[in-house]
Amino acid sequence: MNSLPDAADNPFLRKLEGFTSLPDEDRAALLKVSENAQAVPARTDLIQEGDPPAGVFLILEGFACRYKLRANGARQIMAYLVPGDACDFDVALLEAMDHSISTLSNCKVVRIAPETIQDLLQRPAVASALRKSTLVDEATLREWLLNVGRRSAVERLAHLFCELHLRLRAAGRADEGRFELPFTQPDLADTTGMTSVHVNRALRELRQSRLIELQHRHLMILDLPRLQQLAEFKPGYLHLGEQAAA
Amino acid sequence: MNSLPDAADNPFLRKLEGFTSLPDEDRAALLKVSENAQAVPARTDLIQEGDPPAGVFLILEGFACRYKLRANGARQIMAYLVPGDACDFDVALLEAMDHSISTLSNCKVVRIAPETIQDLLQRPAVASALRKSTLVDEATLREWLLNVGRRSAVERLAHLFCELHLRLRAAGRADEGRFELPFTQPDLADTTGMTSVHVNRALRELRQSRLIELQHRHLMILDLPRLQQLAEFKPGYLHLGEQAAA
DNA sequence: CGGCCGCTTGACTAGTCTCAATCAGTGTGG
DNA sequence: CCACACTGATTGAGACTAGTCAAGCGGCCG
Repeated sequence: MNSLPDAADNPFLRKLEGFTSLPDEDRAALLKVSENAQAVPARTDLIQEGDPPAGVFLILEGFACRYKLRANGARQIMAYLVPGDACDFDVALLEAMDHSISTLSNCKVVRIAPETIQDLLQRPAVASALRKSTLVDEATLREWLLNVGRRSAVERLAHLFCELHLRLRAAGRADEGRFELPFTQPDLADTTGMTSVHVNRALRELRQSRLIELQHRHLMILDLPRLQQLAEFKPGYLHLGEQAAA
Repeated sequence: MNSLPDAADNPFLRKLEGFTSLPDEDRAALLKVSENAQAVPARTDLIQEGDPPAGVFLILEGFACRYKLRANGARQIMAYLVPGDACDFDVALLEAMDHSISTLSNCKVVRIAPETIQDLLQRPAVASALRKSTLVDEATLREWLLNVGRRSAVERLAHLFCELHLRLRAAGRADEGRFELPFTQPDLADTTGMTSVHVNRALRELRQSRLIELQHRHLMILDLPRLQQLAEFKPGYLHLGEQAAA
């Protein structure tokens, strides 16, 4: 399918090609970007609220998140960054980060330098795909707000798992409804606006309903149709196009 | 300050100039866009989830919102559009809307045609301001998620009012802590992930604490410092720069 | 080996929702 | 112009979801 080596394994390229077909030279440029990957251990801040933006972070392996802390220590996770995801390419327009970004698991991360960002944005196909990606990030944020605001505890987790399933499958990181899920229950709680105790009970309910299995940091969806129905999951907001079928 | 007539009254121009200074011809182009405003009555959908994007909607007067409905009729409002706000200029990249947009009050709305969008995006200063605006929209969405996920009922409303106060002041629609707030309590409930009954009780608490007054569809903030402290409101995410002071 | 963190469960509490009733305001049709 | 209907605001009572506190257990790291 791809004329360049490694292309099939590069989640960033894979993601952008899901939005727009790219000329070979754009593909090459994107692959080149991924060369300087660095290993970052779990639970490490890549950048903190208040810092000036430091280029763009691109996740090649592992899970990261955007989050904010309250003065009382409460944390809200506002987005997951899975392989292929990056922060917005326009962040440099702002003077200070309004949230922090942290790894949740061990990651391979690229920090894209401002010059490289400019180069990529001058490629029309890449720029278009990145703008589309921004729209999807925003749509996902809206869906999370609906999730926390208007769904019950069990529904929230079910919806989150449905979303992760699709996103990770699109990134080539899931098969047959099974994927790595290295989040702790406190992580899930801070994502869904609950306490870890209540996450634990809601997970038990999902397990006992034979909808999922969760062990050894891996999630297995046992009955996807029923899980989607429970969560009222409609994948349109991810704008994955025909990928969403299957 | 402005060399063009009406410029001070045009909230869209005012908003973009808050982000970036614009050459006169860009200002003229933006003012021209605002000429075709249409009156839209309250509670009218401008576009619905599933529809193909129909240009860009720009609000010149009144309040609109983005929202989604669940099958059981529950509604979650994901953003307010106040005078000067528009939907993302890149929406046309997507095939279908993933949410609906509706007026909350009587509005003056412009629907910007695709050709005009292209013209505006080719002006570097305007394009830059619009990208910054998109970043702020996303940051606001994240703050709302924190609000619903990790703040109590009273804190949520207090935070919402602090945000609206700044946004409306930046749009020239608030003075001395007083501004029009034509939302019903069910509207506020669907914004903050509560029921209208509970909104009512939380509002009473804010009133009894002498923090706000809310009557005749107008909100008066009686003690802004205390309200901000209660809400733990930090305006950085709105990226209003020096405007945020005062 | 010790300590910390995460997972799990139970008992109790608190915040929020549901149901219900009343009242006010607004718009409509006769 | 008035009667009626509908929606929103307000309040109370009771139910239920989710949070808090606490304890025991197991795994991982220094």
